[in-house]
Amino acid sequence: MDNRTLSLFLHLCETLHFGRTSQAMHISPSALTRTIQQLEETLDTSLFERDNRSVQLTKEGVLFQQYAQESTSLWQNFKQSLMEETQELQGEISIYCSVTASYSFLHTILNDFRKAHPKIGMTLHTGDSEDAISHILEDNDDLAIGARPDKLPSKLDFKRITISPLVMIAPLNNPQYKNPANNWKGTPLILSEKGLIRKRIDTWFQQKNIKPTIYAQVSGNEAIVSMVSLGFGVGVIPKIVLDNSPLIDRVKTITHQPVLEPIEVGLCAQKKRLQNPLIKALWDSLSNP
Amino acid sequence: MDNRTLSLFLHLCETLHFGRTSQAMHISPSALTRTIQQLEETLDTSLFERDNRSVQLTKEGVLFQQYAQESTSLWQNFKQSLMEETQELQGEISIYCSVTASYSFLHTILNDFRKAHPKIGMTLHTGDSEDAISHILEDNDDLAIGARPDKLPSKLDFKRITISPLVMIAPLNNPQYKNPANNWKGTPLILSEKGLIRKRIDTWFQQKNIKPTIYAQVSGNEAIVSMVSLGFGVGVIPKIVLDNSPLIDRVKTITHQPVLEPIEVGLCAQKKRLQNPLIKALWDSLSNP
DNA sequence: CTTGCTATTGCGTAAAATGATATATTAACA
DNA sequence: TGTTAATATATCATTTTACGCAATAGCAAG
Repeated sequence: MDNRTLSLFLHLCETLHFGRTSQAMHISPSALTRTIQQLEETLDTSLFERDNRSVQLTKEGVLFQQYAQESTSLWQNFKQSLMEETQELQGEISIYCSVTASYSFLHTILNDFRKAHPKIGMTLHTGDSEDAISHILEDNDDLAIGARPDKLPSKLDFKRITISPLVMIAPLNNPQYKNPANNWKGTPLILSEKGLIRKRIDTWFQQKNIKPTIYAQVSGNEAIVSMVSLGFGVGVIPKIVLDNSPLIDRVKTITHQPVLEPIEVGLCAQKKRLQNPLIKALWDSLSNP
Repeated sequence: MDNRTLSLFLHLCETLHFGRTSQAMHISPSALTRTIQQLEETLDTSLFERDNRSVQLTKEGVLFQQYAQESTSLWQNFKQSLMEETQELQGEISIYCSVTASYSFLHTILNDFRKAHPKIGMTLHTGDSEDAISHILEDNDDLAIGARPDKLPSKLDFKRITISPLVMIAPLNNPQYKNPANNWKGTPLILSEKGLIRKRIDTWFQQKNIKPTIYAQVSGNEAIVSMVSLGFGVGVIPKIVLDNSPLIDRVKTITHQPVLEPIEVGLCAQKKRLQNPLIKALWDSLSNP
């Protein structure tokens, strides 16, 4: 029985949903279906009772689940003891972060780490920074770089890398956006459709009792920079994003901005994953700020 | 980690010899080499220290051996409990026997067994009946059909299927072989090159203080029938072989033959393998004679 | 220097896995 | 009662992988 099949099976036991498992495990639904079918064929028994709306473990499925768990844990233990034997960490760490983070922090973080542990491979998934926390909660990756939410879920651990102020940016050549505080109604805003920064802005406007004009809701801070540079309106992003943007010369920072609390950017992981020595090594390689 | 790789590895741990393992596991040496290479590559460590004359387990190899043993035993246990769950035996039994045995006993033995346990698959290896015992001792197959040796190795268990007298056969149209007892010197003998029957005949001639003329030493009782039918000489075989031979009408049985003890034909297995429920089921399906 | 023994490699073919797409089935809903 | 959305599976073309045969390479012993 091979480990990939086992982990697919185990994941499917959790989700009871072919689509979600195939997505999470980065294979196509058809491949997953066939892997399971083939598994059932070799065992000559059915593991899941499924119609087109639901998936349920059978008795035999439960039995196999136990086996699969024990077997993978045996494998983990072996790998661990092999590492102890060879005195060198090896394996695979998966990281989720935004494009900006991959340009800015990630490089500096991983550079040293890679030298210290050359046999550890990295898988990098980029996406909207605001999805980092949920990505980790859903077990999609080992680690993520993102903003610390106001209320950190108890399953997660967070380690600050830096603090970045929020800045408001406007197109270079539109004097009308020079001081939007005078004229919020006439100032189209470009905001994240969700996430910590959006919440902070919403709260600020509420407190001021202002109903701003929202021109566009986008996903990804990089997209905000892009739209602002094209002249669509003003937006709020972490300063770190601006500093790493190739468009930094195409927008200007507005000084009379709403005063928003800076965000804490850092590494985030499920506590249970920190028991993995590889992940712990990377975690510990970040000196406390 | 998949089970086939593990069992190849474990077997190689025992033999420390690529050639023998590949033969025993029915794959080509090159496939075995590459399986091990690939295993070492995934583990990113070397498991065997090998030059062109010797193969030795490394430290890491020993560690992996432990893992492999535990993992396969976990798998065995799972399959066992799955069988208990479904109340139906399933798996694979491998049997070694001569061509004759496959024609005569095997069919009747397996016919009922197959009906009782349709999910048990069979692998059949045919070869010289005299090799049956050593085949079992060398762990090449689960069960074998063969003659009970005078001294049964203590690791083995034996269950008689039938007793077959030994008969001497001669070509049909050669009157000179009618009563070889008158003229052993002038009677070319065709004998097995080894094995129980050969030993009995040798002993008989020794006791009579006769030095017979041995025309040919062959392997396999079927080959003896073949050569005798072609007129090369006379031979001694179990009656059961003659009865199942397509050449039965091309040879005749000599009545004034040396009086040799009949042989016991039966099923043979390593005692330890009888703990396997599949094999035990087949074993038990044979009523005691 | 040759021979025998072994593990390995090159290479052509066969088998298997995969992903994109189409299909089938069914629950939910209008 | 259609219609839509959700979801597992089947089909097919393509890529990847595994395998066996034959050749090779390394080494010890005669």
